[in-house]
Amino acid sequence: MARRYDPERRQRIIDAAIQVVGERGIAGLSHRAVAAAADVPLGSTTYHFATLDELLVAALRQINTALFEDFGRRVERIAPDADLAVELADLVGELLTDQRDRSVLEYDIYLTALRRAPVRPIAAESVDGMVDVLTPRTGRATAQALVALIDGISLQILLTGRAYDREQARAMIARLLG
Amino acid sequence: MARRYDPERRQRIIDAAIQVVGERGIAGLSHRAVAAAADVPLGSTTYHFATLDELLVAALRQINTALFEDFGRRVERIAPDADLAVELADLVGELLTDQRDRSVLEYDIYLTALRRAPVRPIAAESVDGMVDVLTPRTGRATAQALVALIDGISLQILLTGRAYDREQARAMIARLLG
DNA sequence: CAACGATTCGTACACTCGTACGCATGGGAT
DNA sequence: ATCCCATGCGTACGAGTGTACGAATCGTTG
Repeated sequence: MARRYDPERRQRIIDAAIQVVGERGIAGLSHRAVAAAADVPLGSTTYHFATLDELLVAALRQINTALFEDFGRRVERIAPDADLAVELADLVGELLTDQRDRSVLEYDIYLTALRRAPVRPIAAESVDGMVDVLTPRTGRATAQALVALIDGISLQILLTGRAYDREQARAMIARLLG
Repeated sequence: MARRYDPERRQRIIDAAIQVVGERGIAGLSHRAVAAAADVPLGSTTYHFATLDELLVAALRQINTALFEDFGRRVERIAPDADLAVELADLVGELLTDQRDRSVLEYDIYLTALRRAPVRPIAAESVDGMVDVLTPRTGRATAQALVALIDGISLQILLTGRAYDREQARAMIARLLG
């Protein structure tokens, strides 16, 4: 230890919290687990974040902004004349395999928001952020439906353990696009 | 107390567990909370369910079967010549308002399954059960997409606190039905 | 009616947790 | 150079938790 006067302490605690949430889920988040992961004493986490909810919110917000910055970049990279259904189906497939942990984490946030009011704005931001990214391409109503469909498909895959059927997803997305 | 030799003890414990889960969420389930709700001593719950996961699974399974028995009845009541999109949009609206707590509980199960393997089969059963109910009307692939869309829409509503837009939901379901 | 096994019940143990609090420390303002 | 206060640190407390276990109790079987 003996690492006193660390100007980035607060940020490192947030990063550690993200690591803990990623490994054990939101239910596994605790002051002590974060303190251990960040290699700081317990008192330090409670100093920077008076309550656990405060720390949770800070961590989730950071996760979230990183998430749809990334999602936004991916969607922007799609060529204007490309088949949107194909591209989105591919993107979802990628999220469900290469980025499986991240996807699980995202739905973990949803769950927590259902029951814990302080987390709800973050979950709402997440949904709205995705919708905003897609709206320029599809219009708002369709974008909302797309996000709903994609969330639902992802949940089905993650829960049933069934393999992702890219072609079926493409077909359904295409129908929704009209 | 002094209610010894209760042949339906086990069932009453499950019912109490359902009540606890409904009130506090799955995260709030504990042997003690269930024991209090069922008005039985702590040791009784641990006798009938050696581990907490065992009790959780028993409770969730009962919730689930009740759930899609109900859903199945509702779908069967839809007249063959009715507009399926309209009927489904209405049904979802009803679930999200009159049966809000039940819906929250259902998604609680989904998302718990993400992290806790023993719960996963139950969540998978739930998804598959819904799909089975809709398949005779729409075919399997469409039914899967419908369940995904409906799950996603419901999550959006429950998370953002936004009002349910029946007409928009109908339009999106109609598109998916092709 | 005796004995056995299935249940019931109370208690205890060994954790983990959130939070509070007092003291130590040293960077930066004066 | 000095003082102040944000920050760091360790510890303690009370509340919950899952689980284990032995003694009491009754239904049932022989």
